[in-house]
Amino acid sequence: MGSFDLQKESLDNYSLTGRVFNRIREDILSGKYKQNEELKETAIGKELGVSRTPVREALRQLEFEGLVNIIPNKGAYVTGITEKDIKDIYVVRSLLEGLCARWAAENISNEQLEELDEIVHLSEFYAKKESFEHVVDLDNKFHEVIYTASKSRILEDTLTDLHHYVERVRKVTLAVRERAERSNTEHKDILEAIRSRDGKLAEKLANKHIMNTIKNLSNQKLADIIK
Amino acid sequence: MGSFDLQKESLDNYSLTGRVFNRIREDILSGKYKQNEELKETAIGKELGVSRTPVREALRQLEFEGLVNIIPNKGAYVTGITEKDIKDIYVVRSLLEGLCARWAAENISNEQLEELDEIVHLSEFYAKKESFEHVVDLDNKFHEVIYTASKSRILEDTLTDLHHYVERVRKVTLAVRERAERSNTEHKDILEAIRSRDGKLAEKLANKHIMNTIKNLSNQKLADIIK
DNA sequence: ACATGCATTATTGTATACAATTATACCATA
DNA sequence: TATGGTATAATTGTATACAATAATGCATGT
Repeated sequence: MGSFDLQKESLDNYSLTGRVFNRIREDILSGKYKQNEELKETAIGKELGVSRTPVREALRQLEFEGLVNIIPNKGAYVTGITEKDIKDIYVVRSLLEGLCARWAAENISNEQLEELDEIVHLSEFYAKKESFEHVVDLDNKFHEVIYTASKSRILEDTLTDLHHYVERVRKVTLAVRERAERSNTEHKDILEAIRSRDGKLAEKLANKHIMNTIKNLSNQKLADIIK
Repeated sequence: MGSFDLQKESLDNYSLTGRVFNRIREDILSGKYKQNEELKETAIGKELGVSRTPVREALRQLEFEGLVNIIPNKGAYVTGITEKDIKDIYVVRSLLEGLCARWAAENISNEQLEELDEIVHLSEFYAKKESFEHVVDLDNKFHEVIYTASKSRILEDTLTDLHHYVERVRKVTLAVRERAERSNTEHKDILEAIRSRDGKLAEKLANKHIMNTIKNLSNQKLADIIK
């Protein structure tokens, strides 16, 4: 317990609950906690050097993120994601990212366009260097900027949720150089459609972009991610 | 927004936190708490006869539902729903209810088809009697059955969230006899498309059905709901 | 009158204590 | 051995105590 004292970790998230939330979330997504594993408040609290209160609050929030399943008076369990769940998420995301790109084309600011430019260029660079953590990070950023640019809180929130949910998957899909580069080309196309304010095209391209991601993923790899 | 409310049951009746959650949620949706109003833990706890703990947990969860905005060390504030939010939700729902109807056409069981039959007939009856609480209730049920019939947990959870979000709106839209009857006709059409396993048609009809609801709503009424 | 600093108060953040519930282990009995 | 029951322990649920932070009010100086 002494080795990982949360109080001394990065101070970017100020409240303990927030830090505990991020930590548990990471541990689920990274696979440290397996599917259906029970998350006990005292154990986690002890490990992180905090009391049960922030752990409880974090678990309640994770339930709403869908990563944890709480059974009253029994416990909190890591929610399983099935292969079908992942495929469904990609179909839903495909529709919504399309809508989002369309709205972004209508509402994006010049600063945001520049931001996207930078992301795309950086991503190209890192993909060539096969520095895939950076690529994943930039992929996240690309989509997040578009979410914001859509100027729709509702759509942004919904998409952010779904996006988080498949973080595990994206780490794997983008860790192949060809896919990383292909993905970046698609990003570029979407960006250009948005820049030229062509909402319909942006929507179509975003639709395809998301579906390509999942198509690219073999069933074998999918199964590996799940279990 | 807290997306996948996997264990709605856990929030319903069993725990104090769940009841407090529902209560505050109701009070926000009913307009008892106004936009940007501060929700103080002690005050609410005193009013409901519970300690701060369940109130805190409920507020944290409401933040994930998007109804409350928590500023660390400051307080919890009611996040208003804007007119634009509502319109956006209907656009998003239109897309997703369409997808849902399509999947339902592929996966629905005979029992569920019968259930929908019953709902539609009952709803016709109550609309004529102008018993609009029943109509709203049956409208909810109709959509929920289709959500379940889609056999997609992801889609069901996402839609359920959005559905909850506009509860206020649906109460008003369906309280006009013509709209209630028209809505029911549309339900019937969707049901028949699903029954005949015509996914494409079901999708198109569901798309239109949702958009009709919002089109039918005057800006004046919308503004009234918000404030 | 206005701004500033300090003490006071209110409110949230975290830890702990106690109650309720559920899981476990052990013994008695057939 | 298998079954059932009861005591015990483990775990969650709720309340409360204490700490940290933010808001308020008042006195003071300019």
